Amino acid sequence: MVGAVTKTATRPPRRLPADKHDERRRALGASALRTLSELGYARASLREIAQNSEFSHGVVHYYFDDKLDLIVYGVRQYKETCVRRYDGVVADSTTPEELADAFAAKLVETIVDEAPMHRLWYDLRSQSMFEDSLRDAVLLIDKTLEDMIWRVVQRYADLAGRKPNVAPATAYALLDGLFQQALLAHLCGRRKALHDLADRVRDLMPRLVA
Amino acid sequence: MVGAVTKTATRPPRRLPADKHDERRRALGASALRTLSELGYARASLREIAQNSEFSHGVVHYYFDDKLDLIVYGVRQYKETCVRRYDGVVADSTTPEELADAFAAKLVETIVDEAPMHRLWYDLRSQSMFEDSLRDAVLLIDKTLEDMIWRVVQRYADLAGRKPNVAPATAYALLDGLFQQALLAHLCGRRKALHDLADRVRDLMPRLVA
DNA sequence: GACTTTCTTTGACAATTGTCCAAATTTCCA
DNA sequence: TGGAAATTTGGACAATTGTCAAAGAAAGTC
Repeated sequence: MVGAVTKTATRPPRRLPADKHDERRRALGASALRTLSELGYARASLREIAQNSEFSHGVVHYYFDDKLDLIVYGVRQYKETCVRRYDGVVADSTTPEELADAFAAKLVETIVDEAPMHRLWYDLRSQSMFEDSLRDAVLLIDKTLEDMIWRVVQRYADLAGRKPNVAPATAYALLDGLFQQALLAHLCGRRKALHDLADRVRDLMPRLVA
Repeated sequence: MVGAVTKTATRPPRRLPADKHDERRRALGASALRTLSELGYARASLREIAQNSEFSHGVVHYYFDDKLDLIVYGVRQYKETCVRRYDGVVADSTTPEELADAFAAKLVETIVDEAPMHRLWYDLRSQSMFEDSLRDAVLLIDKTLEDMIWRVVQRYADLAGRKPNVAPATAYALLDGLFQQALLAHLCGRRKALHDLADRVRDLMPRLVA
């Protein structure tokens, strides 16, 4: 009786088989991202990834073709976490200065909170220069990030009553350069890194509109 | 007699033992760079590196402590090849427009000629976010590149009769962002990538001076 | 020319890797 | 409940890795 009650109480809600399959893939993808962000692409092994999950190392090849398939899946999953990161900032700001401030603050915040994930992104983007199989996924995410940045720049221009002065790809490249530099400096323990990033972003924004 | 003559004729000039030792290290360092730029950090093995040299794989541990020691040595060697890349451009230009044009052209040229080396640099810089042992060498090179860029920006400002508008680190980050984006696009076979880079650099330069 | 030192090769080593598979286990459905 | 399907395990595999050491070759020294 007690057993029956417990069993009923802890039974998860019904799921279709396909859902469960996807759930496993997502869990493994998340574990891959966690492991990769700690060790980097060069030193993350399937066994280590599996150990960071609730499964054994053999299960990976039941849900994925091979290691790269898993990593690419994880990379695509990563995209979801960043796409809408600045939408709140865009929606809530009412002046260009306020937007620039909030945007800069948000960039700083995500470096503090998710530095390992960001360094993984730069690692993977570099890997894609060597490994063809990573390119599609990387280029897709790169485009997504570009769009994300462009929404901020467009909104900034709107609030300033002006027009953007550069192509979307240019705006993304410039801000990405600042971000990447700040991330490296932050990981190297430079105190001023985040403060400088905020300054530089606030300084750059007006130059992106006519 | 003939033998003696030949022997004399082909004998290389006298070298101190230390010179030879350094020469070997340089040769292995160059081979490491060649291999790394082809395969990337994740897949370049000591045996592969040795195979790209005139030595066998065991010799590496005679001249270097371990793999990382060799790689770091190679990375420092890499610096020499890029430090003075734009000095000619700086020296020869007589107007800001001419400097911007020549600088942009030189950036495009080095992507065409040395794309593998540049992707290696970004790979290693990413690795340094995971691997402490790489940081010193990477940060040193990063500073060197920043100085190199700054000389261009300063000269541009001089020719324009103005003052730079941004910190050296900012100028470097912005241009590096553009360069990295162009490199990736170029390696992905996008035809317009290099042309766009030149445009964007020419467009950016005036914004860096007051 | 013999000896010492320096350099190089070759092979062995333990560890780690991605991949695969057979058996054990769980889940599902009739 | 019983059997079929799906899932999970743990180990075996061949290949590759960084490292090291013993033996051999070359260079230098007296």
